[in-house]
Amino acid sequence: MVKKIDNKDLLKSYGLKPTSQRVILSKLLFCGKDMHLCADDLKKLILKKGYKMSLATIYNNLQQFANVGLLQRRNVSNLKTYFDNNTSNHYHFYDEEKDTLIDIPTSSIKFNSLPKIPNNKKITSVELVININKK
Amino acid sequence: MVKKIDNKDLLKSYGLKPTSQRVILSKLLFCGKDMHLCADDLKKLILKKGYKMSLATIYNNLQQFANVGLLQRRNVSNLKTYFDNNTSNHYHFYDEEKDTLIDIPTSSIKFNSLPKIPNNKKITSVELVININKK
DNA sequence: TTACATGCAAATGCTTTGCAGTACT
DNA sequence: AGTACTGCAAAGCATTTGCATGTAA
Repeated sequence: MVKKIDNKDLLKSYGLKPTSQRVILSKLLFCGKDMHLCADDLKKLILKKGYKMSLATIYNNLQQFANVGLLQRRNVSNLKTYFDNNTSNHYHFYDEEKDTLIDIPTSSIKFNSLPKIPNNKKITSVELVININKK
Repeated sequence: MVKKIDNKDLLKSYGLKPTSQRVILSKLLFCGKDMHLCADDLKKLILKKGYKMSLATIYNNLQQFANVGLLQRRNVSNLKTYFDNNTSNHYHFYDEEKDTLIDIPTSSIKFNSLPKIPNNKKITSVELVININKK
């Protein structure tokens, strides 16, 4: 049960009340693997692991996890939002055929110049998506 | 009526039948100004100019214009699709407050390395969005 | 004339919301 | 007890689709 306690502490440290649903979500999301999941993928994963949870609860909690910085929202196709459990700055291939995101190693993209930011604005995030499809 | 003939020819040259609705759309879209419009923005512009058109027709034609390369789809927030009448390779600021796109001059961003593309895949487009908000 | 485009309304898919019931503190 | 969370169903919003009608070549 060490894992469960860890997840409770994680949630608390981000200011989120560790409800049983949130503990289940964080067990699945913060297992060490990099994942890009939309709400529906997560619903399927939850069922596969033998849990059950309302889709509304999944949505609400994904949004809250993103708001506190545990997850990063990724907008690729405009069809749905993916949530990325790797919140550090990195970029993605979007496989249009499979409708999936693939991490691009940070080291393999470098900007050698950056534009001026408009006045009184700050950068909230930088999204670089390379859309790919079959040859 | 020179303008109207030009737009008809433009549409024909892209393999699109120049219906009256498509001629109206191309008059508004290919007027020389850079624009990032969603379907609803365009609907409002159409009404403002004294025309009328079904929203479904607007959507259908925007998709077709994008399919033949007259417009480029831009997915920024996951809320809606923007259509860009500048189809050359360039990048954007997304102003989260105003929900608008701002062009970034091509010259002000340079990659000095690019990642390997996965096997049997080709790049269809590269989207770089710098999300900005008030300080 | 024949294939394709339009317009409307209905359907779709993702996401949010309202609200009654439930669970921590 | 009070505040916040859950679950369900309903609502919301952007977009697509089905189908009868209309139009360009």
